[in-house]
Formats: sequence, C-alpha cells, structure tokens
Amino acid sequence: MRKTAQSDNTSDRTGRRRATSYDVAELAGVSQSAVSRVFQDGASASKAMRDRVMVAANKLGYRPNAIARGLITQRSNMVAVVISKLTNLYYPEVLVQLTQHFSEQGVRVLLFALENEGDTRKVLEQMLQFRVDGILTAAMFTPEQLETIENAGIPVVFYNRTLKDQLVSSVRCDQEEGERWLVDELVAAGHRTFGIVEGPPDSVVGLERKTGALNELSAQGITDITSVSGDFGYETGRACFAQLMKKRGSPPDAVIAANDVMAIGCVDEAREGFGLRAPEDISIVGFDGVGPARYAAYDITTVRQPVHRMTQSAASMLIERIEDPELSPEKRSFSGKLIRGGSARLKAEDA
Amino acid sequence: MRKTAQSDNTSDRTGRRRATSYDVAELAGVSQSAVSRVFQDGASASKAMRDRVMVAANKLGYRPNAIARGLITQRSNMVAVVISKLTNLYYPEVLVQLTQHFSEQGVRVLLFALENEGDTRKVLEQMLQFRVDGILTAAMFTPEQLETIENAGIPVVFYNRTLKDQLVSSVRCDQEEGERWLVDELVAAGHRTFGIVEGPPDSVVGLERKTGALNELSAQGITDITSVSGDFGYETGRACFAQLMKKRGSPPDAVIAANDVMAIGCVDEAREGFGLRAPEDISIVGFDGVGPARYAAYDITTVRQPVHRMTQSAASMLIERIEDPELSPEKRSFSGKLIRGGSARLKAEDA
DNA sequence: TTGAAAGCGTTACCAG
DNA sequence: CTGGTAACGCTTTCAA
Repeated sequence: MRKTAQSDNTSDRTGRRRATSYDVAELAGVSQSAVSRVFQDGASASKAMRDRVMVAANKLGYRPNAIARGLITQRSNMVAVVISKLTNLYYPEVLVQLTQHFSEQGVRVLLFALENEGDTRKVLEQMLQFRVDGILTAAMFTPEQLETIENAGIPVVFYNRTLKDQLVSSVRCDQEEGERWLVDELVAAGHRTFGIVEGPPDSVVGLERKTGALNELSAQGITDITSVSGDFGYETGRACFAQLMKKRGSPPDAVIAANDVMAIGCVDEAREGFGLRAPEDISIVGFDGVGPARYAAYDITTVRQPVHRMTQSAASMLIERIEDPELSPEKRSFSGKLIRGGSARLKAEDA
Repeated sequence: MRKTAQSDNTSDRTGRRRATSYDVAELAGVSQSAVSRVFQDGASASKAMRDRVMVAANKLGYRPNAIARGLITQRSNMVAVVISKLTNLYYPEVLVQLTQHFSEQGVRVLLFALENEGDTRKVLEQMLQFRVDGILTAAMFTPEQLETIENAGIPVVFYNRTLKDQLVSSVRCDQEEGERWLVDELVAAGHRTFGIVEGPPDSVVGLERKTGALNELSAQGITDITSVSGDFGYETGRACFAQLMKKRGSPPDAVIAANDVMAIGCVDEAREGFGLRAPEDISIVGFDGVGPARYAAYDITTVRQPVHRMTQSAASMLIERIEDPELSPEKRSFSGKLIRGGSARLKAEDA
C-alpha cells in the first residue's frame, strides 16, 4: 500500500514518516544546509549551531539518510561480497571477519550468495543496480562480465581465485605451494602410490590444489596415481575413498584430499569400510585447517590458510582501490602453514 | 538546465559517468519518463517504445540506479541481517540460505556482524541510516533499541531468540522441547546422574537449552546434576568435560552439552583424558545436528534444527511484514528432530 | 560561519 | 500510451 498522504503524513502509528534534515532545521530554527553540515565530518559549524541542531535532531530521532547521501555523493558506501555454495566456507568466520574489517572502515556489506558458481549473471546485475563501490568475490566471473564491471569503473578483488592473463586484483592462499609441501613430505616419508580426491570440477580452488599436487608428484617421479572427484563434502569424501579402492584394487600409500572435510571422510571410510587405519596403514592429508580437522579422532595433516590475514588484506585492498581507482592491480599470495597432524606418516620434523 | 549526456564528462578511463535514464531517453528519442516506465514492472509502454528504449539502453550499458529508486519509492529493497560471533553458525548455510530466500523475493541483504552480542548500538545506527526495509536478527537488542526500531516503523524478525513480554516476531527452534526429548530418552534408558555443559552466559540459545534440560531433569526427579559452562567451541568442550570430572570425582551417567561441537569435545576428552568411551561408559548428547556430528568417529546423539524451513520461514515472515506493516507479531516455533546417534545409550526405538 | 539554490537519478502524478 | 514536472533527502557550490 503506497502512502498517498503528502500533507498529513506526520505521525500515524505505523507508517510514521522519518524525520528529514528539513524537519530538524525547522525545529532548530536554522537552515537545512546547516543541519547537513553538522552531520558531516569536515563540517564548518559553530559550537552553538552544533548544539541546537543536535538537540533538535535527537528530539526528532533524526538520522541522515544514507541512500540520499549516496545519490548525491556518488558513493553508496556499500561493497558487494559474493560467495557461492562451493565457496569452501572453511570457517563461517571468513564472512564475519570480512564484514568486520569493512565495517571498521565505514563500509557496509551487501551479501550475494550463489547457488552455483555459474549464477553470476543476475547477481552482477543487482550489484550494478545498487551501485556498490566495490566487489569482493569468492566466485568467478566471465571475461565479459569482468569487462562490464571494468566499464562501470568498479574495483574488484578476487578471493582465493584469480584469472591468469587478466589484470585483476586478488588475495589468495598459495594452494600449489601447500600441495607441494604435502607431497614432498609424503614422498620423503616413503610413500610411492597415491590417491587423489579432487574437488568439484567448477571449483577453482579445487583445481589449483589438484594440479599443484599432480605437478609435484610428477616432479618427484611418482607415476602410480589414481584420481577421483568429490564435492568437498564429508559423504563424498567417504564415497571417493571407496571408489579409489575399487579402481585400484589395493590401497595407495597415501591419499591427498582437496580439503579437510573430504580427508575426514576418507579416514572414516578407510577404517569402517576397509579396516585401514591412518596413519598406520595409510596416510591421508587434507587442506584448509578447519576446526574439525583438529578433532582428536581425526587430527588431519593439512595446510592451514591464514584466514585472518587474508580477509584483512582483501578488505583493505578493495578499499584502497575504491579510494584511488587509478591503483594498478595487485595479486597477493599467502603461504599456508603445514600442520603435522596424526593422519599421515611423515618424516620426523627437523629444524 | 539538466545536464544531458554530453561531451564533457563522458569517457575518461576510470571515472566514467554511468548512463542515466536521460542519456537513454535522448539516444532513443523519447522522454525520460518513458525510459523509467520500460524498466518498471507494471509499466504501460508500447512494444515499439520498449524496443527502442532497450536498444538504446543496451548500447549505453544503462542500468536503473537502485539508490535513486529507493529514495523516491521509500523502499531500499534491502534488509539487514544481523549475526554475532556467538551466533551458533551451525551451518554456514544459514546465511547462504537466508540470502537466497531473500534474493528470490528481490530483496538484498545488508550484512552486519557483531563481535559480541552487545555491540548492537553502532550497528543499529547504520541499519537505520541505510533505511533497510526490515531487520532479521540473530542477536539481541535492548528494549530501548527495539523501541527505536519500532518508532522507525521497521519490521523485525528474531532468529532463534525471542523476548518474552515483547511483541516481536520470531522464528525459532524449540530448544526446550528438544532437551526434553533428550532427557526423557536418557532417563528412560536408566541414566540417573548428569553433567550439563552449558553455553556462554550471554547466549540466549544456550540458556534455553540449559533450562530446558534442567527443568525436565527436575520433573523426572533427577537431582544429581553438575553444571559447567563453555563457549560452544571444541576446546572448551574438552575443558568442560575435564572440569566436570574434577568437580564430581567420578563420571556422570550422561552428559548433556549445549551444542554438538562441545559434545564432540566431551567425547574426545572422555576417551583421551579419562579412558571413557561413549556410549559404553558414558552417554553424551549435543544439539543442532551439524555436519561433524554425523562423522563416523562421533555419531552424536542430538536434536537437529530444521534449518531450511526456519530460514525460509524467517525470510518470508519478514517480507510479509514489510509489505503489510499492520501485520501483528507472530512467533513460529519449529520442532527439531531427534537423531539417535551412537554417542548415547538410549532405550530401543519403538514406533 | 551561515543560507539559498542547484542538482543526484529515479518514480509519481497529471494532462494530452 | 506518452511526455512534462514535481518530489525524494541529501551534499555542494556560491554569496552574504
């Protein structure tokens, strides 16, 4: 129901019109511009003026309208944060931390959640319509979409994904390096046959981890490798291990899973389905360093992403680019941390 | 004189001015109002007009400015979603699902994340400034804050918390009922001495679960109860169990933890710290039905929240109230589902 | 330091 | 169905 009242729209119980700077100005007996100035940062307003205005404002419960402000300043003070279900939400905290970092800088977060990483079209349309000042995305965009964004002059920062050959900013954890560590440790400890549990085909992160592992295995001269593919979830972790066994007939020396949750699934399936214990009978490693990986029953050997530094970095990187659109793209890559859990037999740790 | 799209501020590489409906109108040779109408739902525009406008719009990459629209329609099409770190994010999916439900209704989500559940003040100010159409909150507000919101005419829906004696809408899982089930099952199976692992003191959900359990225990005539308190995390789950043992000297028959993660911690600490196995030596139950509770190594007996229905319900409830502010408050309470895991000895399941 | 007036990009209203 | 014009609530010159 639209409010047709233009003259008498003062104080009905529900649709009460919100006070505007004009209302405050009138009550305080000053000009509207004065009110505006009082509520700005670099204002020039006398103490007397300030007080009168604030009194009136409080009396009316006035709050500057950020929407109207955005319209005139051409700054919405909102950024879009895009995640997909695939977005390996290793911690829910990623989102919380991001939001807090932005919040500290006076930037609001407009959240977009994709069912699949391919649903970016509609979402992009919305972000553009809402005139977000910047985009932080943990989902991929097509080159055409990126061009659209570029044309609109909106800075973008990718989180844990990056387009090669594209001039875009990104913050990521060096997945290849992490996998290299894991492979090296496993090979050094004598493992020679490997199972790989990949992530879903459209996950960039999953892909990087898989190729990182495969490259290093090949560099180490390992050839006995069996791959299967899951969806990052526990159940497929179990299914993948079973599938691995079926494909090979006998267990590999080690299984490299694309994330911790699937690694956990593998541990369970190995034990319950095949009577194999990690690390005695088989080594199993994951990636991420999520909470459950530290549960005593699993104690997964993994690589932990420096989530806090990554979110922090991503947020400030985006804000920098909003404030200075001329800044050239920058890619920041963070090293993870190898966690020597009990799910894999590694060589003894030396200095 | 209004500035039409002219030679001055057109196409510098970065600050490129976005096309407005005036630009489109000029290029299409129609009025600005016509353009506006074409981009509206209940528009009245001829096919010919539509086509001409769309061609021009595409050529210019025009997108209606949702900010400007919000200003005139008095509808931002944004809702605030408030979570706190305490917000037992049993699944990250809660947020994702919520966002998707809203998205389907053409509503955007402005995310607010609180460090502590008490930090609502600044956040409230922001929500009001951005003129959100509604608020969905998994954090508590003070009565004064609620009044402010009420005065602003913004509908609120609480998620998994509700103020008694307050006329507010809410969606929640019936925690008391769930605890009642757990207690009844445990008592029926012969457990007589209990440990309670509470949640943090400022968590409403934790409080409800605790009192739910205590009430039912008392109704069942159980008096041997020891309580300790954690923060919903795995580590405190372990610490709590140890503390429980220290307090009591001997293990209770059963431990009721305020959530699954702490229950998992208890299972681990019981086994590793005290050589007690669940369910042979002790029964341990949790609450939520999170993913890790289903891992084979734990298989926690718990009550699962119907997250999908809850988020769905919360979103539509809020949207209803945005569309009809006269709607009276409504409290929806969902029953959970008892999951008979392997971490507790229960009586055999009958029909 | 203050006030008047011109936008920001839409939608709403009202004649034609 | 279409075009002109007035809001929406603010920030921003520009004079005073």
